[in-house]
Amino acid sequence: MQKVKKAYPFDEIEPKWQKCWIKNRFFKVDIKDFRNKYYCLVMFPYPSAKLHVGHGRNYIIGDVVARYKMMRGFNVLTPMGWDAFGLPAENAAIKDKTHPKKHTFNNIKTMKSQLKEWGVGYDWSREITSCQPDYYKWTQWIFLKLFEKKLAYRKKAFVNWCPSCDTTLANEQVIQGTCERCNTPVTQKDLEQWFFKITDYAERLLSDINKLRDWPERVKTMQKNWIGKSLGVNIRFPVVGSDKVLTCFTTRVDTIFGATYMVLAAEHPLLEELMKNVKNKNKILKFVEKVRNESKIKRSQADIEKKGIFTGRYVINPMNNKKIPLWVANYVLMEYGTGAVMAVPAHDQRDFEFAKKYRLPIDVVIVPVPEFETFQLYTETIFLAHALEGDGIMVNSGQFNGLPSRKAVKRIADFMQKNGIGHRTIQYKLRDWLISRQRYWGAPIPILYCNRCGTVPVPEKDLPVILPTGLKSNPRGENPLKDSKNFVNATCPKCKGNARREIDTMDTFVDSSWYFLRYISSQLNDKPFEKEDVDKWLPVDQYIGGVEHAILHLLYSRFITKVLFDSGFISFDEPFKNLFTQGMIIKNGAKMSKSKGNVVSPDELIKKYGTDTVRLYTLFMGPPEKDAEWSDRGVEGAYRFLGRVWRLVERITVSLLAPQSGAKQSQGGINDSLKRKTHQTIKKVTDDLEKGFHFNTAISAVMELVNEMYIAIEKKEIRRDILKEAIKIVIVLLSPFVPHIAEELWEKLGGKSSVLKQNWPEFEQQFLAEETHTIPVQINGRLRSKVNVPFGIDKEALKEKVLSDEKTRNYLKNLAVERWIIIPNKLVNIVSANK
RNA sequence: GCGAGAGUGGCGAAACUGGAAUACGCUUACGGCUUAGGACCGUAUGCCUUCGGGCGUGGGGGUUCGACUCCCCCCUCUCGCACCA
Repeated sequence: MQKVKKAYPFDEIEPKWQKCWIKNRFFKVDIKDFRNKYYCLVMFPYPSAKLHVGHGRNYIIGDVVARYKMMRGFNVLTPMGWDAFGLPAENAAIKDKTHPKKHTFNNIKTMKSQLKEWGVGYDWSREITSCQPDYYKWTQWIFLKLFEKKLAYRKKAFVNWCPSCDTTLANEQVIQGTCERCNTPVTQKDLEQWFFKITDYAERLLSDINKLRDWPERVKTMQKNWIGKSLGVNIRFPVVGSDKVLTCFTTRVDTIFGATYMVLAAEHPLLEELMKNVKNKNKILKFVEKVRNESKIKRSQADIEKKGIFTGRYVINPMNNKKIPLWVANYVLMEYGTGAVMAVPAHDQRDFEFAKKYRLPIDVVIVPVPEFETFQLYTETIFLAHALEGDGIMVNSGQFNGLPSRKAVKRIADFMQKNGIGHRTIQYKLRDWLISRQRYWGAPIPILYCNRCGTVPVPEKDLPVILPTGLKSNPRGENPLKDSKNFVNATCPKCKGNARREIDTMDTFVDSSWYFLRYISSQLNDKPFEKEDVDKWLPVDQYIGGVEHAILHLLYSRFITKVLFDSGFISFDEPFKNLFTQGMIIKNGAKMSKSKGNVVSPDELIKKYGTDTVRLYTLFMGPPEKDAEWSDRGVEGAYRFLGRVWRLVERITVSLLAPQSGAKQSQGGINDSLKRKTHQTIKKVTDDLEKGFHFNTAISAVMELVNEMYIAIEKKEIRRDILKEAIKIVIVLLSPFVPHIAEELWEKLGGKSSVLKQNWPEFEQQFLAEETHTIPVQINGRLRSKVNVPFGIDKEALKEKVLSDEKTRNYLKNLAVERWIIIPNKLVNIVSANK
């Protein structure tokens, strides 16, 4: 084995300081002391496997923020816990023939020691674990609160089913028709399930996005799109020869006169009734059956061939009383709108394709403005290549002819409202949150089914409904709770008769939708949290985590927060003030994962270079919000820099002891410039941290200062006090990034208490200004020379100086100066032409 | 298709409200120190060059004394959503 000479004894100092921080409880916070509070929260991890450097980025960023804020005098709360329920633990346990609980706690142990190795500081006294009864008791309590407010309800519905995970999924967990976890195509099942009525909050979840000023734009956009608000009109179409009316939603009422047929979704509830006396009934129903059985993934592909069948029935277009045919087709979704669509082939591409295929009429009712004059003549027989989806002028639309289509949207909607044809409405894409899971490793839903009393919530005093930990999941993943008589058989709290316990457990996203509240009062037994404290400490000042939670976790947490706010349990209605989403760490062009075999384990790196090196490189490799490729060379560079800092301190300590002659009073030159650089660096690093998460540039600024110190130290005339100030600043500025080496060097320099206890340095304006400086001289925008002039020199003197510059004069020989552009203290540009 | 973000040396990347493009780091080369070094210290490192200079921030145009930065058009990549009526 090759022997690597250590640049500094990181292996001795790192454990030393980690122990010290714990011993001195640097990260323990007194919750009653909320003055200057700062809640710094990193998304709590799912205890699945050993952490790799990609995970590390998350925690390191959080640690830097926490340490920096502490040095700025904030009372920083930085807690950690475990999102410990869930399918992967159960599946892993099945595979390893162990229990998910054991599996989970083993992982927690490993991960906890890894976090400690990274030197990431947390207030471990607030640790929470979502699979423990003292936590899930309150998850169940939240369920009961929602149940009381009728925001938790059970209904039979077509739900997303993952055949591989053997459970239902929320809409948010279906990614392009496949299961979020295992990529298995999701099927539909008609099941009785528990939902949270998040749709009641759609409008607030949408409009309050405006309150989230410091959230990444893309996360806000993703949430907006997910909520998917559309303004439109529900129009009533009477069915010919029936007393039924079919309502359909449209955002484009202006196209109503172009509606030449109507389409129903295969799942439409009136379909079967309408088919009763139709000739081709059997053929039609067979088609409907086929469409219903097609998997969601297949049906949701935009390029799937549109298929439909005429139902034999007609409806009346209420605006022009035209009789139009009623179809069923595979491209209409039951989940959105009303499951019935008025088809306007001239102005909707999907309808257009469908109409072409089945030779249905295509009536143009809006003509694009540029073509209006000529186009009008052709509208009867026009042969379109595609639908005209844009705005234009109304034609063939009765009394609305000649109006701009935008205006017609309002006029027609008004007309419909007045005449009872339709009414304005709002549609959201957001659906209710399906929260029941047919799996074992989750928080039991606190509900009982009594033959006499029906669905009965477990009384609050009986919480928690304990999840029996002695059960084994059977290999198919079926919920073993159903065979646990002790669990299932219960007494009805109302009538004391026999009752059956709900065996479904809650989606783990319910667990994580409120954990940030529990940290405040993690030990509390009789309440989920202390309102007084929670109101003081929340919203979270800085939330840090992966962008993969942009919709799921962040939307659910916002929802639960709003529900708790409405019930008066808390006094704020948004949980996270600022959100930072870090980029992934890539290796060999792919996201790190065990299956790809490109995982960089921190253990070896820490053994070889120490934690501080791993931290420094992670922060220096690029802007933290961007994905970044891991480079082993880069790690070495970080290690080299820390060695350089270490040796710098050694040299300075030695030189401080040696007698110094003459330099004491030395002014100007290197002393001034090092002093200036020191204060410039304070400014730069502080700005980088205050303005955002610019760790990479903050670190490079400190590197520059260190480089300058190496130059300065070679010079005899460097003053010790200036050198000493500089090195202290280097250490303090570096301490949030590389806390171990910073502590050690701080101590070496005679620091009495921890660097963490130091105040963040302030730069002094007076040292920033230079007496003289070099400014560029451009001729016609091209850099030609530079002149050294006193700072703040007036324009005339500057011109004179520039004109006396030999290089500049050479260039100007054959030119006539036309204009001077002088930006004070920045640049000179001489505009000139040939003589 | 819709939405968001991005395109700068051999590589990761800097550049604040338009004002010296490539800071900092990696890589590479050379020199020093060394028994030796893949350690350390130092110098150089965008491209072309007839050594005057010329060209350079995805491409093309524009505004400006001056554009990585602002405006218009186009190309490429990443991410998210996607038959949402």
